[in-house]
Amino acid sequence: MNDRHEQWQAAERLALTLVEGGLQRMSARTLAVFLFTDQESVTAGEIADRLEASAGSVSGAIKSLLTVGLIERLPAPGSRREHYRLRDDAWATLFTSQNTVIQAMLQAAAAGIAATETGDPAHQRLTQMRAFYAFLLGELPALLNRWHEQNT
Amino acid sequence: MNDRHEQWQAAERLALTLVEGGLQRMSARTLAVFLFTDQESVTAGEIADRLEASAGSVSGAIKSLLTVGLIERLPAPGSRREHYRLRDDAWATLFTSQNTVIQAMLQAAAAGIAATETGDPAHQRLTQMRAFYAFLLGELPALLNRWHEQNT
DNA sequence: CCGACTTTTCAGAAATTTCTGAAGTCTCGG
DNA sequence: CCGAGACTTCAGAAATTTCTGAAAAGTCGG
Repeated sequence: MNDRHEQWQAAERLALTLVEGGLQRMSARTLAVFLFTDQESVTAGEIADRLEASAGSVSGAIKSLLTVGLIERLPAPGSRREHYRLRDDAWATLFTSQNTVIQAMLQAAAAGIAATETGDPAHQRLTQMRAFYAFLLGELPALLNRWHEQNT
Repeated sequence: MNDRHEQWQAAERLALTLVEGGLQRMSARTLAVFLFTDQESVTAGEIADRLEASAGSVSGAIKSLLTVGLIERLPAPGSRREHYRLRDDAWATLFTSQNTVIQAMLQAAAAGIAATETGDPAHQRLTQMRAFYAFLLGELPALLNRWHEQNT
């Protein structure tokens, strides 16, 4: 038990869950490597070896993980290769990035409201939709604050 | 302004946003029809006409929307066709269904923790991950309660 | 029960997403 | 500056997802 093989399995399963959560396949697998590695930081080449994937697809995955702020590039410790690691607030960041969708929903509802007449059934439904997403958007900052406090 | 064409555009845009949020394309478009229709309820045939899609794909979309609880089948008002409509608590339901992902993350983290040795860097990272999702899962019921109260 | 109409199912087609491999670019040590 | 190694880009291949169309099944009024 607790051997390398079991860890690899757990990592791949976690990656599949991340895909459920909206990440692209290779980004998810790459993130799983960052979670499960023994080392403080990893290089693109190490990830490619670990996943048996091409350097190209790993490069793309790293780029997107950097963009959403889940990993960070480390000040190079003299090596020629770039080192990356999971950021401390990665999970809160991932959650927040999904809230972009909430904002988009809010705007979509507002657009629908503008396109319908008051009193229209559609108008009413869209108003309810907007109310819900407005509520959510208002609550989430406080939620994340509570997390950061509790996690100090 | 506020004509049919503008509404159709808003509906299709909203559908694209729903796709961002994780729904399948046809399910999203179908849901948009439920939102934007003038009528109290709609039939599968009407949806197919509106979307210019096959009866088959509409049937599949309706099935999945029923499964997640976003729409409901109405007690048939004497007609031969099945009537459906958006459920009142559709948006809260949609949000809740996404929380399934949170639970899956929690379990994936736990599995990883079990597969690594205490003190391992990976063990620590996974523990942080689990803490975050456990926190989220704990907060969400209260969040939805606040919504239901405010929305009474 | 029958017949007309609607819905469901499912195999295959179409479209989209995702990955690879190779060429090009960049960086750093020497 | 040059050469070696590492990273990035991108066109095309591969895999997956999604949609359609036709056949089967179900349902209701008569």
